[in-house]
Amino acid sequence: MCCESAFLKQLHDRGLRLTPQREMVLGALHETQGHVTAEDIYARVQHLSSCVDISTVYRTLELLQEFDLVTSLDLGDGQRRYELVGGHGAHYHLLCRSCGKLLRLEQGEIQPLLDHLRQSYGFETEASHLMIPGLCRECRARLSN
Amino acid sequence: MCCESAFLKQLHDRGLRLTPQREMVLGALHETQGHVTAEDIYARVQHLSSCVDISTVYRTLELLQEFDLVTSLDLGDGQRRYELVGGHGAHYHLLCRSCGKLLRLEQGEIQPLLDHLRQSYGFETEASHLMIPGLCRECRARLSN
DNA sequence: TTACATGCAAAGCTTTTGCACGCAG
DNA sequence: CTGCGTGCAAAAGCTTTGCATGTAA
Repeated sequence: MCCESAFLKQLHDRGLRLTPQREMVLGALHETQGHVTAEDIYARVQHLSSCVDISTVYRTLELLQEFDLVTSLDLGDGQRRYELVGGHGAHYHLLCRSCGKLLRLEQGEIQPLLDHLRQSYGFETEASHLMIPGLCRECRARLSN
Repeated sequence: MCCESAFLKQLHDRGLRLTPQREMVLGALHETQGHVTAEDIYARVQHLSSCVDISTVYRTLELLQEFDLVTSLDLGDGQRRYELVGGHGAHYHLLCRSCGKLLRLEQGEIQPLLDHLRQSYGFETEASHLMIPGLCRECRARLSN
């Protein structure tokens, strides 16, 4: 697991410990490689060891975010999604507000805009939180009948 | 009020009525011209007539969204913000995740990206929901001390 | 022994829903 | 008379917090 060592290091730096629960939460995030809710993670972890509390999941997610190992993003449906930031390369998201599909946008496609924002406004975009909502091709076709 | 007539028309089309409460919610949105929470609107409306319920505010906001007179957007802090879509021109938002400041981006600045998304993915971006998170100039300066 | 970590339960927040009453057409 | 609109209260999510117990250094 590529980010476990980083987690361990940051934990030690702050005098905290790597517990099985924390390991499992990180593992669950690693397996899903997507945008999962706390509840999703909870379900997965429960699968492994049935007696882990959801508050522990939340506490671990908070910790991982402090360590910049995880980011969260809000799709606007009242549930936050969590995602590993690990070395998978910066990427961005297109969210279809009709079918909920999530498309991935690569760095290069959006770089010109990010450069513009930095130059004109001094604004540094946070890659992993950017979410572009709209309608995907299929839904556009379907809805324009 | 530029959008009241549109509201009225759509209400009538569906056999619904323009009540003082609905009028006040629309009015509050009009005054604030920004991104306000349901609670904000509730506070304003209460000011005018102290006995309006927050559930009515929510119900009216839902109605206004169905009519495409209002959009909501989620800043990720667990509170939805509402905004009139009225003819103020499409615009986009930069949100500083440190100080919470909201900058406005004009259509032209982002058009190239939107064109790219449409051409490459058939993806039609929804202007009023787009929110670009990051760090503003001031916070970057402050945090890099 | 000392501080961290956990499960459990309860509280907090925003938002939604059920219900009976009031009112307009 | 019929059905829309409201306030009130309660419920319903998701997330956070308090607390006593357990555990590792």
